Amino acid sequence: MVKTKNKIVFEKNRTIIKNADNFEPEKVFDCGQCFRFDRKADGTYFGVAKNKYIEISKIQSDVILNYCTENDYNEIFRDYFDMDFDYALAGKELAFDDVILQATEFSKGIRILHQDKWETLCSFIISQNNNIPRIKGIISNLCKTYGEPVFTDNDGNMHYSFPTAEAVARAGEKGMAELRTGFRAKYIYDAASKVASGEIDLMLPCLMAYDEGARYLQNIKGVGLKVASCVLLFAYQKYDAFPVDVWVKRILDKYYEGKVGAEYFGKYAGLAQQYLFYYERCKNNVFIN
DNA sequence: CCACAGGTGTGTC
DNA sequence: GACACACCTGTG
Repeated sequence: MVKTKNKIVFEKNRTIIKNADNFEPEKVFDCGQCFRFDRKADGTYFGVAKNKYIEISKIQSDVILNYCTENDYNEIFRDYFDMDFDYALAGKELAFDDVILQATEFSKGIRILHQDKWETLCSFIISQNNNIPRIKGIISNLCKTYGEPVFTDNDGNMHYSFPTAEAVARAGEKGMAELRTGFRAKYIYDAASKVASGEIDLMLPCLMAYDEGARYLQNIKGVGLKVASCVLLFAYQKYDAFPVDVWVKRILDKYYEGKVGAEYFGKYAGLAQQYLFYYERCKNNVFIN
């Protein structure tokens, strides 16, 4: 993949990505890949990623990363925001038909975040048979209760890291149930204890193809193909992972005669999934934040 | 009261 | 294997 070459300007506690025409914060955080960011009235998104608080906004064609030093950018956020992936080029390779063409155009500016593996696994276990406001609420409480404080903002609000697998394992199934996670409590605990003990090694899927990685993650209770696919796409950057949720299933039935998305869209199926998901939800007026 | 929400485990055929 | 069906909980 050809590397993108946006000009990057570093200031004291701020990084500016110039002419970021394939980076729309609103789309990045509203396309459902991430549950840890919220939107301010002025359109700025804020939250904690990789134990660092950050604010993201777009002013004209530039993306502003507030509280992000040059070192933070190079060590964390360049990778987190997938800055070395050429979305314009990948989009061209997805032009299989009118529907995906339209969805790609509509969704321009979505990027696949490179999120923490454990956080993504835990978050998408919580997401099952659940709605987004409630998922975000549970995760927020999880971080507040079992994470570490990392930053106090100008309004005096504390922001917390995502708790480690060890911390969640210590909290136990009971601790998870107290967060009102319902039947997911035993799944979260199973994931945490297997990751904390090393029974599941979250580094292993890095070296595996998508389908092998998916089988591996499904050794965790409460992890099926959908959750495994989300984790592989959003935390391992397996762009060929194609998570099929109710929305995507509807789209496949409606426009693609029930085709298998992963086969049809190929190596960038995951991008196609995000574009179609975002496109269809916006058309149906489902707003996330 | 009932349906629904970014699914998965279990039981049945 | 391909189906139903239950499942915690909050919200409309």
